[in-house]
Amino acid sequence: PPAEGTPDENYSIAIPPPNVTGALHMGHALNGTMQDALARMNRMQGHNTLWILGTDHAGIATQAVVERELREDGTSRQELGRERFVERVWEWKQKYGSTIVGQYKRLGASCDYERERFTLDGDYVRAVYRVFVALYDKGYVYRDNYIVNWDPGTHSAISDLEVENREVEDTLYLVDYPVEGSDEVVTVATVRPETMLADTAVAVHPDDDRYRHLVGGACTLPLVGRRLAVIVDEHVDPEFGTGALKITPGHDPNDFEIGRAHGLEEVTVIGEDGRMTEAAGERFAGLTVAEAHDAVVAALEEEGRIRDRRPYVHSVPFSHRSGERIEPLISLQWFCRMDELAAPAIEVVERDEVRITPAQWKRVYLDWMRNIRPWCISRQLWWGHRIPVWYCDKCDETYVAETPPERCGACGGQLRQEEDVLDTWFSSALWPFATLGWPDDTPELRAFYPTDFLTTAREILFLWVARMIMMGLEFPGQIPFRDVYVHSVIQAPDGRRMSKSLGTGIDPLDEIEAYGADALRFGLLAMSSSQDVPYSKDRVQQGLDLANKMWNASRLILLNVDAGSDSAVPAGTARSARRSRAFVEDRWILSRLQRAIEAVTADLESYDFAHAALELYRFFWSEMCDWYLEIVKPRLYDSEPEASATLLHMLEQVLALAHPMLPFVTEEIYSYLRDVAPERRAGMVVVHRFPEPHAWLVDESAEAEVGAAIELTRSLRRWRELAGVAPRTVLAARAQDTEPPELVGRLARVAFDGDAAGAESLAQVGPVEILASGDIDPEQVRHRVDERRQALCAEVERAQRKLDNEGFTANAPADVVEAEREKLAAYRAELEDLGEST
RNA sequence: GGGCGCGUAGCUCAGUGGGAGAGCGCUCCCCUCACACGGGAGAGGUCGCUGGUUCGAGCCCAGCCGCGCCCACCA
Repeated sequence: PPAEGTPDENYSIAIPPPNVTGALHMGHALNGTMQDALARMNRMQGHNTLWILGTDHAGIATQAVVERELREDGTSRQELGRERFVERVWEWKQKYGSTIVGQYKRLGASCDYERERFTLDGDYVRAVYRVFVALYDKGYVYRDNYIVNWDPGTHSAISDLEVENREVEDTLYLVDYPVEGSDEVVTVATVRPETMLADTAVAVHPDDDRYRHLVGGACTLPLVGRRLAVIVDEHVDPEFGTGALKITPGHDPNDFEIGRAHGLEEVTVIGEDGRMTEAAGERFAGLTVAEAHDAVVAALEEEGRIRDRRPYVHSVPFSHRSGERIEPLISLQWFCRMDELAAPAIEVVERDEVRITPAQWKRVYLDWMRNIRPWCISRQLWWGHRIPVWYCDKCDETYVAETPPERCGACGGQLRQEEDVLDTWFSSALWPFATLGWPDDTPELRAFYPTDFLTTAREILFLWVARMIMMGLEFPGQIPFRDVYVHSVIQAPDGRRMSKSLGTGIDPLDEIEAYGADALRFGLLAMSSSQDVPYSKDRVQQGLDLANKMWNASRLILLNVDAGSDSAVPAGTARSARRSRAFVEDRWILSRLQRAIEAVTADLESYDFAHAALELYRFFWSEMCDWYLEIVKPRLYDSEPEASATLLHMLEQVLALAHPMLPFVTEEIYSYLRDVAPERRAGMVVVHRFPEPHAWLVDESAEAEVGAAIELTRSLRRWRELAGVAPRTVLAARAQDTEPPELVGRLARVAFDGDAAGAESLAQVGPVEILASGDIDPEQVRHRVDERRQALCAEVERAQRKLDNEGFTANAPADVVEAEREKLAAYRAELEDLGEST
């Protein structure tokens, strides 16, 4: 699309960039379908529409894939060295990185494929560096020794959000620490005895009388002999264990906080390689954590320090990336302070400038943002945005800049760039504006930022969405999008998570192969909801059925229509069209169409995709096909011009209405429709005007009249079943007062012929009197009618009781009472009718 | 520990105060000239449980039972 107009007039979506390593999964398929439905609708509504496409370099994931390849080749990234490794990843990216883009095409996603973005493109890197430097200059970004979630699997620090807590069965050891200068011991509880080697204090609660006499004194750390001060701290829970807490600032996040508060020494006994360090002492240095665990227990056992051991279930952090148990370590990392960035991002959501749907996620977002903590943004990886910080070889000088000077300004020394790269989410946070050319003031940015819509899985609400809002406000200075829609998670059919490792995944491409892209799209929209839903092949089948039905209905219309009448009769949307239409069924279906257009549009605009899909299905199948097409057939076969004109108009409107959800079949059918009258229908549906409901085509009296005919037809069919009359048998009947429409006779297979004047009357169905004829068993009819009469009596009694209740008549709204009276009257009328037949 | 959500027909789900709906499945009938990926007619729910509010509750309130998710530093 041209970069013209304003963001208010235009419509834009930035796709949640899939990982370059990724293949399309159900989440993408659902997410992509929703975005595409909105993009297509808005495009058809005449908005200049941009759907930005691109991929994410996905630091850890991509590095892992290439490292696996290297391992298969018998080498490693270390052997290759950084530069060649990064080259190798780029090669991999060029070769496989766009797989998923092709898969989006198969889904029918109408993205801007001409402008595919990548988070490591030159311009994008420039944006990332600009942001990092700016945040550093503001003092938000800093480097510090701090306890981080160390992932031994990826050999990198990871952020709090990439940690997943799991319930684990462990052993809780109660260990005696001798009190200095007495025979007493203090017993502490731990599930990780190996970390005791790094203990630097013992803490108790300030109000705990049991330990009051020890406060200010010290214990001796078994195996090590270090002197541990006994301190008080509010964080200690006197109820847990013995009420005495060993403090290990180097290997426990809580203890770290306590340690910093009390100025305790920070001892590190576990290294980044997951092995015990020199500081663990000769006996343990070099052991793995697991080995050290056993060795420490054995040693304590030997000294008689273990008082007790108990089975203990607790939650333990694991890496979301590698699946390995997180090792909390003190490490020199880059952090970003979030409080200042969060404040305006809280406000825009509070004020609904960024709307979050469904609404309950607004509070979840706000709660998290109000308690936001510093973000560890450095990663010990090679694939990613290498942090734009340079250190001097010779002096302490540090340069934080988009481009560094040649040499150190202070001493002329060589500069060496920071080894770490940025958390992938740091760059993703800039996605909605970096893809539009920021930091330059580009036409694209002016035309399409802020974007309109973002759909996301709730698991990345904090990881990504919140950060985009913060960065959008901080840098371009505007919200990144107006609406955030948190979609449901499609689970495996059995309700478990869809996952590769569980073998529960269903590949959307297989489903497209089996059912077609339109069917999958329809199915996903129809099954989506605000809550998680199991994947349902039945819904996808329903989509296939709908596409098939459209195809067949179109065949009926296009093969029988009189093309000339298309232009001879006023189009359906013309104001004159309603008056000029002689047939009530035409006015009826046009009227029903207006309501369907209104409903589908409103559903899509409020992101109620399931209802949009199901309403389209209902209208097209039940009203258009089951009733209108059946009603209009004889006129169609007779080449009656208004039938043709109405059908062509209906088809055109329905195709346009359905197109955002079912792009392929509608485009295909439209190409045939276009051939019927090329002078009136140029182009493709994708750029067709999206249908708008017209008040002047809503015709209540036509709706009432055809509605009554439909009801009568159904009543007659029901009576036929009741009486056990074969479907092909034409019932003899007489219309009592009013002349029923020809169409009721045809649809219900009833012949209103005067010849039957002398025949016995069998039943009264509405205004129609059914007459005896040779094919009907009167005994069976009587029996079934008796049953119906009993049911009606019960209804009459119920309604009567309700209306006799003064509480009801006095307090219920008048129209409700009136409706009840009408119902009662209807039951009585039917009962009376039945009475005549026996 | 806190928060959010869910429990409605055999299955998957709609339904936020006036006599329970859809799709699939099931039963019966029909290959009627667009479609058997079809058409017609049906059966099938004490709306998790217990109280409460109301003339009236699937819907509002309280409590309970069961399930799921998110957040959280009790070793």
